[in-house]
Amino acid sequence: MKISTKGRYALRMLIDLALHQNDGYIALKDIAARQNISKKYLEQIMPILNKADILLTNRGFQGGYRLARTPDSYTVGEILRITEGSLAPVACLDHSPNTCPHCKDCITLPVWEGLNDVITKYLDSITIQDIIDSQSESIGNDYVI
Amino acid sequence: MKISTKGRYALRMLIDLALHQNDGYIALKDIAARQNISKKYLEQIMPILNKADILLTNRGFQGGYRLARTPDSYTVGEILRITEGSLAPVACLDHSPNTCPHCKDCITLPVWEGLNDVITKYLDSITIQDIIDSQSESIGNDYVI
DNA sequence: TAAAAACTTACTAATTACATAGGTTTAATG
DNA sequence: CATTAAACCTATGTAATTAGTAAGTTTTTA
Repeated sequence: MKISTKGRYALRMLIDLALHQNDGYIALKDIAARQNISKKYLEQIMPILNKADILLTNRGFQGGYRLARTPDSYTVGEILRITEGSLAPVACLDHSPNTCPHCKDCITLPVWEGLNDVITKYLDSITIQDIIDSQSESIGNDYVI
Repeated sequence: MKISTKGRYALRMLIDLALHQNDGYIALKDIAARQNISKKYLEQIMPILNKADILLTNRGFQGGYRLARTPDSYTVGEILRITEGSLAPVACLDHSPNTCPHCKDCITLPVWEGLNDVITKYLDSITIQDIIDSQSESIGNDYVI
């Protein structure tokens, strides 16, 4: 029941882009340095987000990425679903409708459906902007303006 | 973000024991046959539950397992934590207090703490008895008495 | 003492996680 | 127009995890 580095790093990259919205296109090199993550690894993750059409990108010299929308329109749930593929706690809930031949008689299915619901509802209720706002409440951090 | 077969099978075994509470000690052979799971695999999972002192067991001829408590005192959360080890969505929440050197400055930590909370609250609110009760509401299943 | 059960340990095959490495394409700039 | 620096793409590698299988040991009852 763990979120992988792919999803966690994706979230951190988008937060980083949100915090540097006014700096034009941001190169992965800079994000990697600030977040202390291998640039080569981020090069693999960022295209997943980019192919989902949630970013603007420029290639070539002085290229980089920026958010296509405002930070309050990206939910954590959306970002994690793009990178993790599915947040469902059991495989038979990965796709809807449920195609498991036993789903009609499965005694535990309602438990997993309920769990899927609370996870989805929670993660879809938090935006990138929420995360940034909650951070600025605390004192003495690197991101405070 | 998946529950493994270990946790799912553990839950099904305990439900099976609850449904056969009045039949004395239940052999793994019977549970395996009813649940259509390899007995050899269940032999690996059941001792995990047994070592957590939530079962009664008899070895030898005519041996088997039964619940040590009433079905309404086992929560899904308890069972999954025993078998899965931890339900936390990120490793730094596996143990409390958080020992990550960056946890004070981690901008995403509150997101994972909140997710951990909703998962824990939900799974700890459902008991084996709840699952059995919800099942008996439906019609035409194998478990109806 | 034979049978049947739990218990233990070792092994294995497949998949996933977490990267690293190297090369290609694209575009701005001197 | 060549250089540079960026995104982009694909292959490789290693370690851990998952989901079992297998073989044997111990325990208890009939």
